[in-house]
Amino acid sequence: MEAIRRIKGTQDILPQEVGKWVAVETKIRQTMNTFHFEELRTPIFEKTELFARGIGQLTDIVSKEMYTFPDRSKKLITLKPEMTAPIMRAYIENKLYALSSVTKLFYIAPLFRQENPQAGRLRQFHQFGAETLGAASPDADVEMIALSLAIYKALGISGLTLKINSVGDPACRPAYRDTLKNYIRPHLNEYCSDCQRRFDENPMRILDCKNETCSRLNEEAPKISEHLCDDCQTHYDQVKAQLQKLDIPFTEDPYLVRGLDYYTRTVFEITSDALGAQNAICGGGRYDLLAEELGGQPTPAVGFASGIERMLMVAEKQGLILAEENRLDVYLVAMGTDATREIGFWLHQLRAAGIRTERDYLGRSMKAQMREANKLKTRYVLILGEDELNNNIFSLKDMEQGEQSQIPFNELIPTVKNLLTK
RNA sequence: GUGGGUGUAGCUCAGUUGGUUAGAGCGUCUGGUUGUGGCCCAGAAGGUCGUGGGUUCAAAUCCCAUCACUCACCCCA
Repeated sequence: MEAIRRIKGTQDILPQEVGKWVAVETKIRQTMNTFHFEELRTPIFEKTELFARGIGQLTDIVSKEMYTFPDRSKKLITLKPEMTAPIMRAYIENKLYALSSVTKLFYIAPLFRQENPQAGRLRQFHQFGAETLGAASPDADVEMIALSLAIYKALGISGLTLKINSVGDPACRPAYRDTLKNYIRPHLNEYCSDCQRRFDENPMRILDCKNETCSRLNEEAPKISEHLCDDCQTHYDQVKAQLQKLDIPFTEDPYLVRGLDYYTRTVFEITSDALGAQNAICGGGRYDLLAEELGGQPTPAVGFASGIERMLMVAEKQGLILAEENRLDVYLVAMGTDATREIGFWLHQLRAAGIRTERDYLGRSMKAQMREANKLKTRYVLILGEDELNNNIFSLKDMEQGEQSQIPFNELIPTVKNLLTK
């Protein structure tokens, strides 16, 4: 019989790594809380239409990467490939705008995209992120950047690069797009085939093409930052001024263009050189047009998303210890059938007292039980044999010191508890 | 979708120009005298050599196909 394997691009998070995940999730929640963001959990799947409308039909995510299938009633549903659209949907559907004029939400969630896996890219992956809905202020943009950086700092991750740009808004982007196309058009046949395709679909993407020829041609290309309307320019200037005030280093990247249709004005990305080709651990920006797109009232919004697997890769590379090893407090060693009959009772008492305790279930020799206790890095071993049974005592061995003492049955729990608090 | 790389024990890997019962280290298990872990010593278990064909007296080794994993492109976290 052939063993069934997991689906390509998915991962089992094994017991020895779960501690890391829990520690990271805890740190994220703590920092989010400090910044006064509240957690929102949405379903794992949504109507396909939500993403088609929210993210944009022409994006790669929607056109070729979504896990979409009909349910039993033939309605198309999609495993969520990103969180911004579901958050916005929940905000509108639950009328969260009625609770307060600014809504600050965060999430930690598994997401799904049917791409070919590679380093730092999975089909089921995890992101945490935050969204501020209802605030148009550039300070809200800066808060997002500060928040994501605070989380990395709390985890001890360093060596990150923050890149920012502005992609304009409906007042200035269409004109810029034409200017850009006019510049490119005479050279279009010199660009790579991907760029020639992008020319009609999404010309701004041509700017961040990694192809050498293309990037050389792009050097002379008009930059959006030089073609912003007054409002966008002011917004962008204020973001930069505030970042400087907060002493957050950044580099302006005129070629930074986020892939999703809904972005307006500020976009940013945080990268690490500890990663492979997929070097972004965080991406975000402003999306003032999404709420209307999803049938809500116009609502200015800004957010970011960060890949947890990629973040863990960076942490790993930097040798960070995110979670302490969970050691066993007590291992109960029993010798002989009489003692073996009794230790179930003591196991129960110790655990009821909150002491992390294990025993042997295989009827193994004392030596084997001691080896097991050692392997589990147990702090104390309690030995119950014939002698102990006859005298109503346990022999207690300190596995670090190697010293052994005796404890009467009726003093066992308080004595062990006392030892463990030291 | 496209391209490169890799598939031998639970893990990391050896395996010569094709040539006996396919090896090592680590890990696991059991011992090293009556009831004691870590170091050391001894032993054991564990392999359809990814899978299916082909060439050959003989294939882990050569050829073809296929699958899986992996890295990269596109794109993104």
